[in-house]
Amino acid sequence: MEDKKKLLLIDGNSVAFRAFFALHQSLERFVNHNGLHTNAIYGFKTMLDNIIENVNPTHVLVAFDAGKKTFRNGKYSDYKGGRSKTPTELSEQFPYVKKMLDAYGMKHYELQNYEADDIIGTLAQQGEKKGFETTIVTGDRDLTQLATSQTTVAVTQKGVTEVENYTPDHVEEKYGLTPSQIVDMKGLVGDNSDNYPGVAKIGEKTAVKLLKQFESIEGIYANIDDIKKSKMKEHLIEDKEKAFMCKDLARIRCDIPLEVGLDDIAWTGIDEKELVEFFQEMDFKRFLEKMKTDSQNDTSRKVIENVDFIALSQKKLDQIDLNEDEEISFYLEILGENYHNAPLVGFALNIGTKYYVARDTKLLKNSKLRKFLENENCSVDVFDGKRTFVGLNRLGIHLTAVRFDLLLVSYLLDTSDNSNDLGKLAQMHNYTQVLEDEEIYGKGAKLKIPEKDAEYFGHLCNKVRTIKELRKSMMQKLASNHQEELYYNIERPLSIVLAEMEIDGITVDTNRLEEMGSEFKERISEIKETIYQEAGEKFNLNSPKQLGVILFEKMKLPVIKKTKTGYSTAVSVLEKLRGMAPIIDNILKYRQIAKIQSTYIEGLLKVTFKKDSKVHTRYTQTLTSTGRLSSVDPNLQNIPIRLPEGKKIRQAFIPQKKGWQIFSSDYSQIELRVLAHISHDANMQTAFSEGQDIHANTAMNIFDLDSPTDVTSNMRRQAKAVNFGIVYGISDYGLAQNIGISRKQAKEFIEKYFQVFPGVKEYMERIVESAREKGYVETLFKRRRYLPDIHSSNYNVRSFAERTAMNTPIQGSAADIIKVAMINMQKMLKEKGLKTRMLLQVHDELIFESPNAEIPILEKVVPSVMDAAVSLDIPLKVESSHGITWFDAK
DNA sequence: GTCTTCACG
DNA sequence: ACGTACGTGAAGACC
Repeated sequence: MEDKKKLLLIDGNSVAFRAFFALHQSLERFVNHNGLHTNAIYGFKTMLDNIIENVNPTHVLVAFDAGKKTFRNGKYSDYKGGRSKTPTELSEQFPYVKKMLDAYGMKHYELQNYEADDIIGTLAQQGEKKGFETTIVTGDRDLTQLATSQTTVAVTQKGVTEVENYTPDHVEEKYGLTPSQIVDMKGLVGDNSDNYPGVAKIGEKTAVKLLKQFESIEGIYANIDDIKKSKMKEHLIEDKEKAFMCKDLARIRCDIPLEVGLDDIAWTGIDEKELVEFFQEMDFKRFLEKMKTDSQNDTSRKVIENVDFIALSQKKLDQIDLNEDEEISFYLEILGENYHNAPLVGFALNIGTKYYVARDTKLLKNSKLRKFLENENCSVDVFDGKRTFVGLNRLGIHLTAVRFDLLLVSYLLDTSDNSNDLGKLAQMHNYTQVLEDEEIYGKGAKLKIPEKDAEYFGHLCNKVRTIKELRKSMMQKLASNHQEELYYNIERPLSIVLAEMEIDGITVDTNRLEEMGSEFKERISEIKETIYQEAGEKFNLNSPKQLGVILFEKMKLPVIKKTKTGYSTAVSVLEKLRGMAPIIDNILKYRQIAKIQSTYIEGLLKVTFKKDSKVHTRYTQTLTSTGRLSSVDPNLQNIPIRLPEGKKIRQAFIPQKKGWQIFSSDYSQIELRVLAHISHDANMQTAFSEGQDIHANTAMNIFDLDSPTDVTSNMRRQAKAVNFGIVYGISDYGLAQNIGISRKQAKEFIEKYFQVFPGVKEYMERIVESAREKGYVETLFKRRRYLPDIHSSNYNVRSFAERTAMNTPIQGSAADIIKVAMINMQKMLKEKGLKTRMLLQVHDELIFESPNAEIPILEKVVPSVMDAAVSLDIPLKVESSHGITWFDAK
């Protein structure tokens, strides 16, 4: 028996709207890696799956509204007037909804001058004649007028998966009317959301009563004399024209000229490959997993096909013949984040069409393999060159000619894609033939290498294959972004420089740290005792929650600020409470010292390597969205300096040998100089070119002073804050908060600033505009940051993106510049054969250890190399210092 | 794991 | 009317 033909008609706009608002509270959780919101797409997808399962259609069409104006506007110009604009978070999703429908193999259609409703009505009518069983899916109850014995209208409920099915019986039940009377009711009642009025003072109840009696609007007016005198009758007479017009507006057209017919919309089924790609683009991980498990259950297909590989052993290695080849892909597996000490547990490499793999990394020392890694004529493609370099270095192997570094390139293409899992990144670049490490190795305490060779080796080879397969397309993207120079001349060489710095490490005087530790320990217990006495009880001082209770409930101090979870006890709050109770000062002191003790003394001791008494930080090169580095295990970029107690920690950072010193050079005001350069502000450039004190200069300008001698220290402090604010993408609120002035005053400062530095103002406007146009901002060296939020309808979200647009080119260009300086510096040290080692980078500062004899050389060379890193409209300025510890290099 | 706080540029 | 300075990492509490 032939199956019944089933037609599914979907009101695309209305379902997308419903889906969007149903998932509106989780809007920000549904964002893909490109910043696209995906909640409506997600909801739409859920609805589709649901309806496919329930209806099992043979023919499908999704209808969309074509534009704002339709023939209805010709009849009534205010039709759908006054509607608020569709949020951009939704409108940006429509093209992707359509893309998804393509992957589902479903036709979608829109027609100028008509609404989706009319397309649906017309096709439903055609289906009726041809004996289709039709389902219409919509969020709009108006479509219930189309219900017949053959056509059901499924109206989405709260969410999008639950629907209410309107058959003629159900319409009757719900409204007391037949489907065809729905338009009469709308004519009488009007429609707020479509903005047409109906008859004054007639609501649903009255309308139903009238229609029960007179059938239709025509019937009502034909028998208007039978209605007894009443206000209602007056309104009916008064609004007669409106009633007919509104009915006409409400009536869905079932005979419009369509370019598609039922034959064109036969459903051919889902294109799985296309859908997988689409879900990857959307980051719909769960759907992908579901598809994967579904297809695994369906044994006919597997998502990942493993390659054939040769498992290496010493013996095997002796037997096989490896030809010299000019390019290989290589992956070294290190089990754990910290590649300085985590176990080296395996490797895989691809040469030509062959894959080799082993658990024993010592095999790499064999000259047959070693020659690939250490030969400068053999290019090696890797994932995370720095990690690989350090790992190989532990085997005594010197990785020489990295060509493609997947991790690094991926980061440059989009600095917000900052995962460091190969599987995850591969997915983002639409390559699916490799799993995430977590799926193979597990995580946390359960982290371990699979015992089965097939599984483990397969995974390692898949990684190598991924590197091999993704190289071309990613390098092409890099080229089309004009980022090749950034990659070849900056990031790739930098990764090696960083590796060398990490491997060198910096020596820690653990005795000094322990000494300070016991001093601080005593002070901490003294202060603790005092606080407990002042509070009248013991409590956990480290708990903001418990402290809050003591301060704001027991001691009844005024609440300045609240956090999500309770009272804020942050420094800014405590400072306002100062003087109200002696306990406050003690708490502040306690906090200060406890921080030093736990983070910098105990924390640092924990990560100091016993064998060399050094800390080997890891610089994260692919994390920050601006291009800066970050430093972990330990973080050496936030060692205390501002307060004297904390600064002492720096006494524990010492050179590796007696007779050596710590040497430090930093860029002075590099971010403001970068701003002066990219904004071309004449006033600001002059200040720098003439070597003026920039903060004092700003003070003179915004306070209208004639002479530098008129600048008080307070004015300079405030001007400095304004300068910082400018760099951050200023707001009056933020500035006011920072220097404790009124918002109004802050606003005046900013206005005055822009008046005297008009170039800066223009830059700020220009960069935001450009971010809106292009969707991203760039640094001097074409590092790119995408800012999709710049189009957000949410003020806060949008404002944040705007500030980011202003800040990123400044912060990021400064980061570019010091990176260039580091590469040149390392090169210089090697060329000159100096013993000096470059050890640390702290954003605008480079720190070296150096034999005493080389200090005079560094004093000349380092500033000149840093100066020359880039040529700006204005000079850069570098200041240097040195001493026997980091503390003394001031 | 998330939140709060605080260290740095 | 809204409600925020830009970029990070680590520790401890709490769930």
